[in-house]
Amino acid sequence: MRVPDKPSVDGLETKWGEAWEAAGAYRFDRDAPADRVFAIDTPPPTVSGALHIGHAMSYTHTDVTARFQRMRGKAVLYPMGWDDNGLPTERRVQNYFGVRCDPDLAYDPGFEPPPQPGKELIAVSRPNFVELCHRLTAEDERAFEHLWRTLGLSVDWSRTYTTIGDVARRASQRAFLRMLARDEVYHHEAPTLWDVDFGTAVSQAELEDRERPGAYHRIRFGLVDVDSPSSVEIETTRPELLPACVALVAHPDDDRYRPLFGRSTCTPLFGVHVPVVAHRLADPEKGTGIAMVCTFGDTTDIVWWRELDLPTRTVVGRDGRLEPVPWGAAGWESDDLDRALSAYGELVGRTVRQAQERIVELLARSGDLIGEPQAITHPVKFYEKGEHPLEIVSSRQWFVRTLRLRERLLQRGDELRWHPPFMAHRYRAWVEGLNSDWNISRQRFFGVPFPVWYAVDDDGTVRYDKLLIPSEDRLPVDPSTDVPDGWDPDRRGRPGGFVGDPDVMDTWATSSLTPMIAGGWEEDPDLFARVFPFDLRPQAHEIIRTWLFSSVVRSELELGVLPWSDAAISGFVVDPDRKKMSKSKGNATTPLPYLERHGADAVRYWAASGRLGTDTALDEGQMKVGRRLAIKILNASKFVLGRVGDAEEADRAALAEEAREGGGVGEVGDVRVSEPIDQDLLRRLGGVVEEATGALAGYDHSRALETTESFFWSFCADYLELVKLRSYGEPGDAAAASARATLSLALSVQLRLFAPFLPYVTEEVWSWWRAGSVHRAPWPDAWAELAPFVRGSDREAAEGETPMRWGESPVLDAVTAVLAAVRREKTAQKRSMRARVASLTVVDHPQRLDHLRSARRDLLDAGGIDAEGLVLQEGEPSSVSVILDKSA
RNA sequence: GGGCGCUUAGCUCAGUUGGUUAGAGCGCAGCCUUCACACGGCUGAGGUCGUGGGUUCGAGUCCCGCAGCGCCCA
Repeated sequence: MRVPDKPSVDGLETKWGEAWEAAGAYRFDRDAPADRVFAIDTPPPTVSGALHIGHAMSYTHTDVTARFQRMRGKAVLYPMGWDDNGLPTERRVQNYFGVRCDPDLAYDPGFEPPPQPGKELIAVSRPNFVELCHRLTAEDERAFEHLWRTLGLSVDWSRTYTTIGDVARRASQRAFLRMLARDEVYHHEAPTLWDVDFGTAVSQAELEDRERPGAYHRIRFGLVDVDSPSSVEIETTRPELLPACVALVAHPDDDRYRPLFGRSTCTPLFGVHVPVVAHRLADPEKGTGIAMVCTFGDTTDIVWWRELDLPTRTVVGRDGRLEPVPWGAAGWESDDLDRALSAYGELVGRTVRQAQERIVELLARSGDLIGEPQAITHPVKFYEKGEHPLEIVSSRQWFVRTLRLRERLLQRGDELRWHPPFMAHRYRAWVEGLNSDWNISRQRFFGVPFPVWYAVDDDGTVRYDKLLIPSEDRLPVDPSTDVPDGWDPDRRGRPGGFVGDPDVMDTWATSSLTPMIAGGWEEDPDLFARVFPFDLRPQAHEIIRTWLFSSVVRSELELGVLPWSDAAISGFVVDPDRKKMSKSKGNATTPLPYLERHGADAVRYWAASGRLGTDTALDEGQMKVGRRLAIKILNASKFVLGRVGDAEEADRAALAEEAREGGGVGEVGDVRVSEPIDQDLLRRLGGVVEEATGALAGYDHSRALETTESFFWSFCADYLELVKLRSYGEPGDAAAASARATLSLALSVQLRLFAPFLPYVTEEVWSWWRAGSVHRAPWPDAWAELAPFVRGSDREAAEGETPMRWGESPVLDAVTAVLAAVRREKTAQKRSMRARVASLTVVDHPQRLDHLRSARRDLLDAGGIDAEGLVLQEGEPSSVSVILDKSA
């Protein structure tokens, strides 16, 4: 045993971080049988974003569980993944290197970005761009790993994956091809929500509504072939889509418009004939109760267009500007072609916003705008990462058939154990509200490409119905550089040849497969059988609709089971003013300064005090408390080990003979816990073990920590003081040996209880007196470890005896209550705690007095009480009176 | 507009199935240089449990309404 003179918490992160790595302390035991595996589907953080204090909190929660399960004897599969795939990386690469991707350029093997990004973005080929993405993410990943290691995550770093790596690309493409074979994906040209800045389609899950100012414009439409009334007025927030108007729609029960159903009206300025139709989604309360249907202004337009089988006249292009359209051609007929051409000539090439201003002027001049536009605020759909409202354009996209899975997905949601349980509502509400299949096409570059090519007809037409797909053993493929089986590269883009699908998959289409990627799906069937389904999915609640949902979908489609049994949903970290921390609000912080200021154990202590599903305030005060706890553990351990020290061996020898003859309760092997107060300490500790174990098993880490900490504090303040003198006794002194055995056992158990929360300080102390890592030590077991030392602690109560209850400690309670009274008196008299007590009179029940008598010597020692001054007196009410010695 | 969560001491939060005088930590105040710990210890003062009803012998806890805050979704 070697205890430092001045133990310190500083520097433990480096010392133990290196030791754990060298020892492979957290290496997954790949040969463990399935029932011994605890597999964690760690969220892969986006490496192109800054790590956030919120990550530190939620990853600590997961790590606490990982460490707990490992100590319980589980083989813990705890991998790390890096989410480098996707738009955030593209954006970062663009800014960092000053380049942009032009997929039409050819690969330049010698390309080097300038040392400083220039003002003008340099256009590079797609392969060059992807190379730069890989280069930068590799750097970012090193920084992330360093941070996670400092925080003390017990990750098996040999199992790290990335969402753009070979394994992930293979898994994504393989799963795609299998869905294709099972008719679970389809592609078609359809109206698609489109972000004009990013130039990509987005899915329902990536939408958010934002309140934006707008205005109702009242516009008059003339009726065709009807005398009276001669016109009808609609209200719209998007007058610029008037040229894209394909119908007017009102509610079927709306008497005002019922006579018009089936008749035609004529759009102002453009003279296009559009029918008046009826549909239940038209809201009689909104505006004039009759709306124009455009292709496409919003998602309701899509519904009307599809359900009422309306024609298509799109005017907004993928760049968000009004594109040229063929007035007069089929589908663009007009009553007044010249006027249509002239009006549209004012709009073409303008952004929707500019076009709106212009068309309002035109309508005002023509007299078709009725009154002034009325300003309103209304929800507008945005891409969650976008800055401009989404447009709806027509484009070719791949979709996963999720709508028809709805019932099965709801059932899986019910099967999943949610922590906290109410988070299940988020999932259910999302699944019930699904209104479109999952669009997985993204018109981007740094992602997993679709492993498909399309045949090109001899006349140059791309035949989207003629798919060319690779065999699975070729995966991963990049159809923009690889060629279909048996095709000559020269045939790319030529009549009679082929073209690759230009798009990449939604990042969720890859990250929804993380349990499969980390578990070796189809790559290592033996491993996969041991680890899948996983035990735990930890994640934030804001991505239930994306990551959790899509993961359930993929596992259901591929394997027909839930990917994990439990989901632990963490809350947000909010700033001290209870505002959500976020980059956009500028109050987001990286964890590094906190780790440097307070140490990893301290940051973990704060994190672990936050409960799952509950927002937690960033609180440096809590970190300071955590640091103090860590220091206290060092000091208390130093004291205990100073007492236990080498005396333990001597006690063993001295007691060996007696023990052999003994046979009484409270004795195991060669150590004996003879004193009732010591037994009480162990009994109370047993209650803590039971509660902490139950709490951790139920993902209630904050309760486990609080219980352990609270015990530890009274252990230090009361128990250590009570046995301080007794524990000095000679080897062989039974009372001293009892104290030393209790101290030793209690310290061992407490270190292990703290180990998942404070891995560094517990490991440090463990190393002073025990071999191996505390993190591989068995989790404390009250019945196996403590019960043998406690009187009446058989699981089956003997006849006439009451069964032992963990946590009950009548002797310790009675003694500490009197000790507290003594301290109170010393404080009241403004005396030192060392002041002697001349007289102490306790009035109480006989049983309680017996308890005090059983620990009389400890009480006298700890309180500084003169033995002849102690009076224990039966009576009621209970009281303690203390008279201090005047002199000392 | 719908769903979910929250509202307990100055601050951050516990309060299990309803059961004595509602708990902890921080902060605050006072005291103690005590031989594990001054990066400390001991002791103490702080609360009509958001609000209005109801059920009950008994409500912080259960039910209903209201208000405020937050999140998710329309």
